[in-house]
Amino acid sequence: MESGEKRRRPNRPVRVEDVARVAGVSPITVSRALSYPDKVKEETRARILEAVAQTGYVVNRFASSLRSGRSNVISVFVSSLMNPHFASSMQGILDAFEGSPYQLMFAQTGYSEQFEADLLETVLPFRPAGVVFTGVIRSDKSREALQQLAIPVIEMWGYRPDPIDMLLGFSNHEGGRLMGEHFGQKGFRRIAYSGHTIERGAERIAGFREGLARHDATINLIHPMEGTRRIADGIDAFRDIRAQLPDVDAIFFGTDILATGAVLGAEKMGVEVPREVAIAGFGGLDYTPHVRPSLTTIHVSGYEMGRDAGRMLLRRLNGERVDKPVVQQPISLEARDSTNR
Amino acid sequence: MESGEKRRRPNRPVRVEDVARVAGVSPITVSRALSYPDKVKEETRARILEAVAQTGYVVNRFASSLRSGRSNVISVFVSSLMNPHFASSMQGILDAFEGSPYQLMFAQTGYSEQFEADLLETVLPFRPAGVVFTGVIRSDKSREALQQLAIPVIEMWGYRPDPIDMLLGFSNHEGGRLMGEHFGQKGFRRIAYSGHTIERGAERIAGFREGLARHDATINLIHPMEGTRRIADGIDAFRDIRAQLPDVDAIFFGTDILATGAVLGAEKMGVEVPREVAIAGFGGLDYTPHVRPSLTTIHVSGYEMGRDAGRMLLRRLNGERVDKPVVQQPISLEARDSTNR
DNA sequence: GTGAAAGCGCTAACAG
DNA sequence: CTGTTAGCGCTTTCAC
Repeated sequence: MESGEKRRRPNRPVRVEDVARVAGVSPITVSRALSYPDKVKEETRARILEAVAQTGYVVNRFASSLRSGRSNVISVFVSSLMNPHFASSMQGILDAFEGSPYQLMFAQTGYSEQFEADLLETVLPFRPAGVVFTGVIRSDKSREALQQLAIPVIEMWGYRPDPIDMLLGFSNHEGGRLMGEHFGQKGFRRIAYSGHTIERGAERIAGFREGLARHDATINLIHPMEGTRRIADGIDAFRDIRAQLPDVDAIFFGTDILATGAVLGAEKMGVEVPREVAIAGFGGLDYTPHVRPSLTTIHVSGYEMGRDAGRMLLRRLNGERVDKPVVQQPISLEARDSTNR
Repeated sequence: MESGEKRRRPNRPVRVEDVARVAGVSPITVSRALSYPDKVKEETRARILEAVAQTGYVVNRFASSLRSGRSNVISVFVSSLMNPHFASSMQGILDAFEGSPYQLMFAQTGYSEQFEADLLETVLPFRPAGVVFTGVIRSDKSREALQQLAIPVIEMWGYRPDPIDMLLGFSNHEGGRLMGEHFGQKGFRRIAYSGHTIERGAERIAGFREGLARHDATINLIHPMEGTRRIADGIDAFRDIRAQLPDVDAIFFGTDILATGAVLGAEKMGVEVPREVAIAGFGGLDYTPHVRPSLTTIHVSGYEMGRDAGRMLLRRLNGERVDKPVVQQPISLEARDSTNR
């Protein structure tokens, strides 16, 4: 850490007062020049900005937020940053907030309800101006805590009849149902589901079962995969499912990631898709049309969901009204080669 | 937002003072009970914790950090959260900090130097206790600003002879060289590179060229791809390269994502990999062994890099010495089917 | 358009 | 082990 720089004062950071002295004004004028440029004479402001540059002043957000009672932190919770489904939503949020004065603080909840609650405790001290949740918030205690705060909260990627505040989600049940109908129409009879089985997964399964039932079909095997999901896990899942249900003729995966792995696994095992086993995913990841065979999936507009959630939140932060605080995003079945028999 | 809760005071948040009154102690004792549990008698602490629960007290981090001069914010900069190469590093950082009192604040720099500098300005007001950078920091102004702060800074995924503080990276030049040697040994003669061409990309290209030169080969086409990278972009890239260099017999992509797309694109166009064109990627994404044909790549331990960077930073935050503040991560060539001719 | 005084909520420093 | 006092750096409020 040796540098030839003229190190300022090792101990005392530059404060408004220092800038004020250099610019020959009072501290409050410096503050105004930086926060409300219009309220300060052009010339004064120029002098102040020069003093800021000269002194290397950086506002202390702790002091400014403490005094003003305003925070520019938006807290974003996501179960996993590595999950590409969510990653595109995160991108959407980032894009929505670009150019705004807000600072996004990401926190990863890791699919655990307890951890989610703990995390909230480490984030709330920052008095976030708003909160984004990827997936509905499960812990009742957390829901209450957020409600008490009376700040804009938006839940995404899930659905609840009683959102904390705003909600931008889609129906996992409907997604499952669409796939169930599709499998039923195709005449598949030995059917497996693989993926999450709780929360969103449970809804998906219920819908899937409902869709299948209309064609007198049912789920013959539920293969739970709660943990991490990587392509390689899909390969294993495919092997396991074939072992447990040798005559399986169609598998619905809770995520495209597993489904992609399964397609690769099938090829490895010399099993033809879709002739011997049909495979479908969920989420509509960008590469699904390019997998060979192209992957049937339920398309969810993750990016748009994040972007729109960000916009809704921004509107509320700007004091505008949000007409429809609860939005159900449309989803659709993308029937492709992997189930085309 | 109507709830049957007994809403406390709509305007005045709960403060230490309120907790203190309920617990029958002074404010400072409350503060200590929460920050330094050992310094308060067991019994008193229990009473305080009960009062905290009863009142719903949440510490105001702005006030506490302002007074104590300590921040628990770690600022993490990453060019793109959607990039799976970096995502696993982010995961590593998250895991390293799990259970620590620090709060990670992610900021996305979007590959732009200017944006990177602007972002630093919005983050520095939070007086982060430490900074993690994915990729070396380019702007000299930013480097100086961070150096002035004298807080632990760690740069990852890149290399510079003059790191700001700590650096955990690998040599892109070496990665390129390894691939150049491999291509040369395989006897490829009409060679293309596709991917980033600046910064890390430039180093990779230089190394690649050097490796090839040892076998009297050279790069016949550089196909720049600076922007977003998705599998579909790799498909396009492959088509473009074939159009520009019809007799190309080997392509080195700056990321596995593009290489994977290229493999799929080749299959679509009826071009055999590796017989007609060999394809290699960079990064060692988890699914590369499973692509058909399996993808030759330069393996980089992204997760470990993030995790180790997090640990180094934590050690410094705890006041411990870090013996080797500049670490070069080993990388290796994973020769697989996509170049096996 | 600018300034003086006050205080946001917390915890360091010093006492006891 | 607990309390008193003061002040972190900023911006609100009120004044001119």
